[in-house]
Amino acid sequence: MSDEQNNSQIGGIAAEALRQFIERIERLEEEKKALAADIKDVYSQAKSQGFDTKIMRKIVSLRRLEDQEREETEQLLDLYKAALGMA
Amino acid sequence: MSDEQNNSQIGGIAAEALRQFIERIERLEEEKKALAADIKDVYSQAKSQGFDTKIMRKIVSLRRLEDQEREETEQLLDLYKAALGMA
Amino acid sequence: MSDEQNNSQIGGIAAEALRQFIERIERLEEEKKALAADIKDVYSQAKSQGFDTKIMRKIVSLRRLEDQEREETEQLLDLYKAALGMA
Amino acid sequence: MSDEQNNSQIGGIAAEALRQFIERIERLEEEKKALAADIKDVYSQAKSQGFDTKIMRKIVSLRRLEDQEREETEQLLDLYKAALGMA
DNA sequence: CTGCCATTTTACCGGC
DNA sequence: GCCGGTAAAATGGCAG
Repeated sequence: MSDEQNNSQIGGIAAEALRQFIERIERLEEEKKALAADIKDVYSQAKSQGFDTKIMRKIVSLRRLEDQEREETEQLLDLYKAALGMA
Repeated sequence: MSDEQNNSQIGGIAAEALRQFIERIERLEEEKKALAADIKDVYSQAKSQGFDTKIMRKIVSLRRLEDQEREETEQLLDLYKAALGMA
Repeated sequence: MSDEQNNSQIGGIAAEALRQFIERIERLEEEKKALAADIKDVYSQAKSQGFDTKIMRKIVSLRRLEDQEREETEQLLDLYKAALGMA
Repeated sequence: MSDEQNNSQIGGIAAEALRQFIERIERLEEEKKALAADIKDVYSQAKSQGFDTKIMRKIVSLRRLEDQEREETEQLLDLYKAALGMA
């Protein structure tokens, strides 16, 4: 009996479903990890061209924060509009 | 003059290069964020089917650790080989 | 009035309690720093006796990983037990 | 044959020396880890008494920085003295 | 002095 | 909605 089939013997069909969820998650995490490596590469390239990566990181995080604020502001505006029947 | 072109007036050509690095990083981070959301979704689906996400997370982290250990072992072997002139 | 007593004048009794927490933390960090120096020394000694510290560090980190894995496995078992009402 | 003696069969007496270095390091790291846990505990206690641990951490790091500066200043003074024959 | 690794800080997620 | 614990980002320290 193969390993794959073995799994489903333990908890019935549920074990197989679990295994598939786990595998999907692991695949997604692999991709996420790859992207993290890509980002690291970009910083390395920038560094090799004389840019200060610490400052770059600050810029990126600042812009991320600004985006957040903008979104929150918009959501707040939507809320106000809805409250005033301007939806 | 457009805003985009404005940037490159500050520090010469370097500013434009910097802008491109930042944008590449931000695009990659967007993708990473999307993957994180996907992973979260998978956990949600699993939960809605009655699986214990806490256990699932432990399983995932345990398997990740096993991978790491395997990698470290290989790296250690490589170091041994290099140290013994078997490169 | 002494400096030590001055502190407690600022925010009432809380300031004194805070001061004591901070001092305890600083003492503990001192000890931690000393241990880090000790570890560094051991590596230095080993190196002076011809050992490859890079390999040594890999060994140490590998064993640390193994410990972690063992702990995670136990935690996973505990979770299983709890989930099955075997707590 | 015991495990301990086995080790020394691989690379002669060196293997035993290596083993002892590794063990010393691991013991020291254990202690370091324990101290880290102690520090975490102190922060927890402080938190449970209503203190803001984030601010406390800032205080601790600021004081650490001040200590560093003071030491560096003293070292600089010593250097000047030595240069002026005031050692 | 540069890259790498450990530590530390920050953010996130789930549970209560 | 907070709080505790877990993963990611950022910083600092060390060896080469």
